[in-house]
Amino acid sequence: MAYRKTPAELQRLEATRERLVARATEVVAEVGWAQASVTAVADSAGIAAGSVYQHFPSKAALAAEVFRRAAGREVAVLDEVLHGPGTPVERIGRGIEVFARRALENRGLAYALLAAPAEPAVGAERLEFRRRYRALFAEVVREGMATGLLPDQDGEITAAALTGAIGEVLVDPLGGPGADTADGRTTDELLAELTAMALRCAGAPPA
Amino acid sequence: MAYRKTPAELQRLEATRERLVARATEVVAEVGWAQASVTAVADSAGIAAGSVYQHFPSKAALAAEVFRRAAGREVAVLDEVLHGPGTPVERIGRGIEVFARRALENRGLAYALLAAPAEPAVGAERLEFRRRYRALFAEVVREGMATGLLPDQDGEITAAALTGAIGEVLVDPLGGPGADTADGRTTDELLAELTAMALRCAGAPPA
DNA sequence: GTCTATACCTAGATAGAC
DNA sequence: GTCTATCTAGGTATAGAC
Repeated sequence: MAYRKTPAELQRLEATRERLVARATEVVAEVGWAQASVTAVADSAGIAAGSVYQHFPSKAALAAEVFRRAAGREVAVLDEVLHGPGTPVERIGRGIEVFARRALENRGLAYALLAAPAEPAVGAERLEFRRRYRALFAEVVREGMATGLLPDQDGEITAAALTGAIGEVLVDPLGGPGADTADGRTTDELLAELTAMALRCAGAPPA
Repeated sequence: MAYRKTPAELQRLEATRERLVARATEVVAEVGWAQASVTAVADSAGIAAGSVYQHFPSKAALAAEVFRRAAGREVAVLDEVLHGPGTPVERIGRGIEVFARRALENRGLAYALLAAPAEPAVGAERLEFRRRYRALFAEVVREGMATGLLPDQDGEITAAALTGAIGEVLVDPLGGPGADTADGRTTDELLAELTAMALRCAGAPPA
């Protein structure tokens, strides 16, 4: 009996866990949290339902991990764009566009992260990540006020409005069929309107 | 055997049904959809769990009715304000303020209507009512554009942003304890910032 | 029409063989 | 470590007495 697991063992264990998270993410993106039962997820990952509990203490823990991973990627992307080059106003516009475009490219996952009914553990994570989105936007809004590009305002409120607006605008297209947005509008037109609205919302003068 | 129920019988039956809906609404506002089991709701209404099925064919049907009643009241109030006196810009401001104030006055219910995890039947109703809110705001935004008070824009997008923004701004205060908003801010200050943001969002020139 | 009691189902979690 | 089989809890819905 070895006192500790061999590196190969650890690696295989870790690989299984990673595959489990990855496949669970796909299942959630496809059928939503409610339908993503332990059995369905385990089947998708090619292991037995019981084996899930070798990697996570509960379904809620797995769900929370799935959410954190996926949402974390979006926060990282948004963070990079909002801290990139350009004026605060330009960065806000690009941040909205990148965020929305990514959501439209992976609608199922975006809907799961933004709006889909979920168990309390996931709901708590969602609130936390919405706070992070808000904090990122709020920072840039305040930067814009400091440099005189944006009028005086409550950065937190504006940031909340931006994240809420993105979510609301996207949810309908997200919920709809597969093709383009609800009506005949193209994705690019939708994004253009969305960024224009966001800049108005922050009080940036029209282009 | 009577061929039809007497008026008194009908009235008592209707009264029980109404009480059931009313108490179910309270339960949902207090503990959320997930915890509002048939048993809990029936207990609150003072009837047995099985008797619920004399009034509604399923739990989902009862939940949908609860949602429709409550959300319908909010739509009616918003509709009245948005079609009331004043310029389109003034009406948008008042609409936001009334909507938000009512939500803050009945936080539990507002959270249930706007954001709380819910079964699919309720989720569908929620989407439908969000569309109605949007349609109301969109109409006034277009009116504002027609009268030259608001710049050219996609009314639907702006309306979606307004409803999303309200929801996002309110959810945090709604989720929190009971007192005032998250930080030391008073309700009135929050409402003032919210309406200011909404008017910027629609492109109304600053006061 | 309402109650009590219960059937039944779903889904999370566990036990023990391999 | 993973599987199969099973246990259990919670909750919807139904049956039959009153």
